Parts: sequence; structure tokens; C-alpha cells
Amino acid sequence: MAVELSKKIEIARWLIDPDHPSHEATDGEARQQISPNDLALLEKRLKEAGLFKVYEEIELPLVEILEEMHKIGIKVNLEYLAELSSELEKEISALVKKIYKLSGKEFNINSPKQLSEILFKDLKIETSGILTRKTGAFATDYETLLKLKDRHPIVEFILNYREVFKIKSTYVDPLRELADKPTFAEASAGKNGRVHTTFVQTGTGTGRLSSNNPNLQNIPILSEWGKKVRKAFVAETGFSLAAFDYSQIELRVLATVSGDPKMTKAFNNDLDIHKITASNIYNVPLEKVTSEMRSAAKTLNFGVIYGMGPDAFARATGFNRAEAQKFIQEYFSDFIYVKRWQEKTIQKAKEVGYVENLNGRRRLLPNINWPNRRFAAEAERIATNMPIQGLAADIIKLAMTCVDRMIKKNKWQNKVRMLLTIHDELIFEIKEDTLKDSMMLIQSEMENAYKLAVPLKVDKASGKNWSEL
DNA sequence: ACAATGGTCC
DNA sequence: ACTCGGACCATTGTA
Repeated sequence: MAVELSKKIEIARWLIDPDHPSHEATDGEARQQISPNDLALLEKRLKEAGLFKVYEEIELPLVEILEEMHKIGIKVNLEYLAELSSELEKEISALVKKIYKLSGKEFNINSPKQLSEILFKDLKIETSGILTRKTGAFATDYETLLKLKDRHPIVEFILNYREVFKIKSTYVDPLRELADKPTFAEASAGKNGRVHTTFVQTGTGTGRLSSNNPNLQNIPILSEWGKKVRKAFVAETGFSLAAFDYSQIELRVLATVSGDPKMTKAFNNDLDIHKITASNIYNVPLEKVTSEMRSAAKTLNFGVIYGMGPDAFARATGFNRAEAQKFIQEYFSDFIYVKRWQEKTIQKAKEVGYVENLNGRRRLLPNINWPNRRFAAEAERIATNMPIQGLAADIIKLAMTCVDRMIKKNKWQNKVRMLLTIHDELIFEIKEDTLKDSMMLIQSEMENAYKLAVPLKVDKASGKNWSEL
């Protein structure tokens, strides 16, 4: 089955300028109908920009795979979700009562404005060190409330309320609402309690996919309530769910693009990268690395990918600014190739006005040369992040195509179903009798989907529901 | 409708 | 005062 012309055009436009909103199809609005001739023009531009391989070998093969994933959907346990919803409802009303009692009046807890009034005016909680918002109200976000925990007993209940309300309103209830409601009619396969997310292929600046209606790429995992949400995603009778995630794919990409010998060596020896980093920046032998040291190193590793500055690193770790600065300096003296690669990448971006990853996927950076340092710095962070995030995205997209091909080669279409892609992770629904064999092959396809300077490592797990993965 | 605030994920 | 990349979505409150 061939890819729709309009889809090709959408993808082509997006590849040329991924941040430009115009590639998305709009309905009623006065939007020029694009003639078939324009695709030829767009494809010519793709070739000129070195984007044609990404277009043809990564994006186009993915179109039908994503359509299939949308049609199949993932099964949710609706009875369980209904119970969970009423359990949450009870929890919410209990918390509401306590909060009203402690505040002495009824108000809308969901309103940051009203909440701020209650906390800092009515209850007269000390405001020292509390940020104020644009609107003038004091902040009431999680970080802030944590600071207030010792100042008033109500805070604990607010925190609990926030969590429970979030779970119910953002996940549990929408999932119930969206079950059996695919976006396209032809995807409907009757009432079987499946949720049909849409993976948007042209929705990000870096090349990643996004997911909406519902977004299944941000289902909770950390909290206990979050795990209960994950339990709602189940395999059909006779099937299991199986998850495969790339281990440290972005840092492996960073090791590759920077050519950093220390980082490369760490991955080639399959060592714990955060521990290695900690050992380097703290100048202690591996055996002397504590969990706190590893944790700080982990933050720093991610920070480097995101272009994090000293302030953000300090805030994330609790170090003061000077200490944070010292650690960052130490990091770059240890991983000097990483520093050099970042500088080179920014330099190049300033010259040509865009960045590109190893496959030629690009992102335009119109403000990287702006005099406004705020904007320029933001563009610089994007410049050093996109080649990493964007290559990781390419890899998983290629892996999806490889796995799809493998499934067809084995005639497993009815036994192995690709359901979800969550940036560095793929989730399948697999018939029991094929579980073991197919899991080995999927893992292998993913690990061999792309050649980096270091191995790609994929961890796998299976279970009857998502929380077991 | 849209901005502001807040929260969940990788 | 503020510098952490990429997404989606719920709710409130104002226009």
C-alpha cells in the first residue's frame, strides 16, 4: 500500500522545517490545496538539503506501521478503571474535606490563585524564599509546597490531593472515555476495550514521534497511584505484553557523535556510565563511588544532553552555584571531546543557521545569532541537543521498520503486534506460544538497527499488564 | 479562544 | 531575574 500524497507532502515539509506549523493539515481554513506537482518540488528540495534518505528510508516506511498501531490499539481493563476511578473519587472527597477543615473555608483547590490566597493570606504561612508568579500570586507548585511542608499541616494534604486529582482527571477518566474510540472509523474492530492513540509523525522539532488522544507516552510510572494506572493496560487473552527499551541510547549517541574516548570505552566495556562519570568528576576509584555521587553524575550526564547550565544543575542537585560550576568544569575536563563537540556544533550552527544529526535530519535555528543572549543561549542548547535526541529518534524509527519486516518475514502478523513507541522503548502484544522466540528476535532487531561507535543495548521484559514491565 | 499554572513522561 | 532538551493535557480565569 502506497503512502498518501498528502502525507508525503506533510512529511517533506516537516523535514525541511520541523518547527514550522504549516506542514500540519488544517481543515476549514483557507489553505492552498497542494497540487501533485508540489511533491516533486519538495522532493527536489529534500535532495538538495541532504534529507532525502531520512525521508525515504526512515519516515516513509513508518507511515503504514503507525497506521497499523493506531488501528490495533492497546487493551485496557475498563472494569478495573471504573473501580480505580471511584477509589480515586473517594480519596479526593476525603482530602477535600480535610483541606477545607484546615483552611477554615471552602475554595477551589484546583485554582493556584485561590490556593495561594488560602496558604499565604488566610493561614499566614511564611513566604520567605517563595517564588512569585507573573500574576503576582505566590507559586504553589510541587517544589514550593515541599518547602512549605514543615510550615503547615495542610500542605501534606494539598500534595496528596494534587497527585490523586491529576491521576483521575488526566489518566483514568480520559482512558475510560477514549476506549473503543479510534480516530478513524475503519480502525474500529468492535467494542473490545482498546485505546487507539495517534502517533504524530510530524509533531516535534527533533524527529521524535508524539502521541495524543490519548497521550500514551506520559503514562505515570513513579508513584504508587501511577503504577495502578499502568496496571490498567493489559494483554488480550492468550497474549502477553512485552517491553523493549534502549539502555542509555542518548548517551551512547553522545559518545558516538563526540568521539569521546572515555565515554566510548565505558560503553564498549558495558560499564555503568553514571558510575564511571562519578568516578571521574569526584576523582575517586570506582569502588569509592557512593549512590549520592552516582546520582549527581547522572543528573550531570542528562544535563549535558539538555545543555544544562550551572544554575539548573545546582537546583537539581542541591549544590550551590560555585560547587555546581566546579563539577561541570570537572566534567568537561574529563570528557573533553564532548566539550569540543558542543563548541564545534554551536559554531557550525551559527555559520549555517541550522543543526543536523548524523543522518542529515535538520532543525533550523533562526535566532542563534540574535543579540538577545537569552534567545541565543536557548538556540545553542537546542543546537547541542537535537543531534543527540534526533539520532536516537532515527534509531528507534529504523528499529520499528526492522522489527515490522521481521514480523512479516516470520508470518507473525497475528501473533506479534507492535503497540506503542515511547521514545527509547517499544511495547508489543505477543501470543504466548511465540513470546520467547519473538522477544529474542525483536531485541536483536533493535540492537542491530543502527551502527554506532558503541553497542546498542536493549533490555526486555514481559507480563500480563504494563505495570509488570 | 487563549494565557497562565501545574504536572506526567522520555 | 533567569538558562534543562522534547512532548500532551487538565483546570482556572480572563477576554
